[in-house]
Amino acid sequence: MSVFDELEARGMIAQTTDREKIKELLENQQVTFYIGFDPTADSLHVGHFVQLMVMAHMQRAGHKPIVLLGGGTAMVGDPTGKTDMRKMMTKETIAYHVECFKKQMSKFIDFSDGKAIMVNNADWLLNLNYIDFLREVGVHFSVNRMLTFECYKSRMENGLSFLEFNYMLMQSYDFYYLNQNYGCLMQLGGDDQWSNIIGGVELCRRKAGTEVYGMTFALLTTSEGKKMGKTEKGAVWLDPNKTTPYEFFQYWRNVNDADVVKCLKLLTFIPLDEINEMAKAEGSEINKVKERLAYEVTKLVHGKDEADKALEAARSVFGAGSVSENMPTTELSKEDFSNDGPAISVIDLLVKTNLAPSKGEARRLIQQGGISVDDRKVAGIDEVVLLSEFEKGYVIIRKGKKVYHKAVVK
RNA sequence: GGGGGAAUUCCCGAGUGGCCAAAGGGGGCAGACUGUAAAUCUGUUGUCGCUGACUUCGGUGGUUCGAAUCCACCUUCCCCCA
Repeated sequence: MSVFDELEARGMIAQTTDREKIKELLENQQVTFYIGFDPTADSLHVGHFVQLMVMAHMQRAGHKPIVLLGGGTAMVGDPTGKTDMRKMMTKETIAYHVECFKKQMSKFIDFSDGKAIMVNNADWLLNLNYIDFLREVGVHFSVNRMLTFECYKSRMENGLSFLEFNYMLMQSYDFYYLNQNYGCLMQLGGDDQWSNIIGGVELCRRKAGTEVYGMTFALLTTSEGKKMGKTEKGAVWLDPNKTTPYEFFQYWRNVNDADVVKCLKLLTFIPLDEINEMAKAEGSEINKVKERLAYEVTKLVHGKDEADKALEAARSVFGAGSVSENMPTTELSKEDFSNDGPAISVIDLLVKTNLAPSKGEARRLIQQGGISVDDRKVAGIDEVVLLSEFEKGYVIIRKGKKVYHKAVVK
């Protein structure tokens, strides 16, 4: 099975500029291709992960990836799919983000022996001369046409600055540059990047007369069409300091039934036959499949050790209900306990462990019956936990059904 | 450059002198039902020493017994004309 067939069978491919030609190229020669990542935050998130998986599939098949870090394009900001303009980032922030991205990338892509290269478009975009750029690149773009593009649709109502309008030209120029300097033949990206990719394909043809190709990939969306990888706290990050391996694991463990198979295909290397076999699961059997998904993705992102720990922690918490070494833990000191008892109120305990952001919230949780301490449901807001209860080493606080926290006294 | 409009709690968005910690929706959290899912229903969603007090409605000052609401100035944003 060729990479193209593999990607297609996994449902990863969304659009292609020339399906037959791309298929043929990928099957018969080593192709240099690129995917761009704009350093908009200090960590990659799961949205990027799908792109990295595509790269990894391609690299395994012998093709050569160029990871393009958008140190230059991030100065402008991609308006695609956004309803409002993003806050402009300082050059220092962008440079810092680029460094963060660089560190994370090497976990997923093999850069040894020139098997892949990493470039930063700041290197060629930042020193462009405005007039030269307009004359050489701008001349090939039709504003009339650009304005009809789907990617600007939402912005036609809320306003689109000239700064952002130029983003497409920047990205198109990237493709042209990489084609001229690195022999890059193909640009891949999320399906939202279609317009930007097309821009580059057309620029190469008009300016250099070379034929290059573009291919986009399915975005990670739920069966309802919502973007995945977002939680109330923000994105699901790949940086373990921003999203702990356990949280990361739990995110995948809890995806909707309807999305499990899609996630397995997009986010793991599990062979298709095996995935199709798992897809037959029904009812509560699906839980096993979800567990496998969570384990595999966590393993790819955080390594086997962390994945094992997360799996173990999840099983002990939701299965036997016993204590886990990997449960989030808060250390209390003796001073946190009042003299009578000595004891600490459950309300204070919740705030100390960050299970509740405020005492009001803590009261509410107790009143609604959402808090248990060592399997004992807390019935009233006046309840306390005695220091002596910590003598066995710890106290387990449970908030709702899924959140467990361990408290110990130093 | 000229004219008009807007800024409200996590988000959207009502509120135009006291009945406002501020409608409604979204989201979040908790409860019920479950499979650590979805859907549904219920409660809740500024802070605290919590049957009360305190701080909030872009900013600063003012009018008033009393201001999210009125006035002045400032800041930011949007729309129309050029």
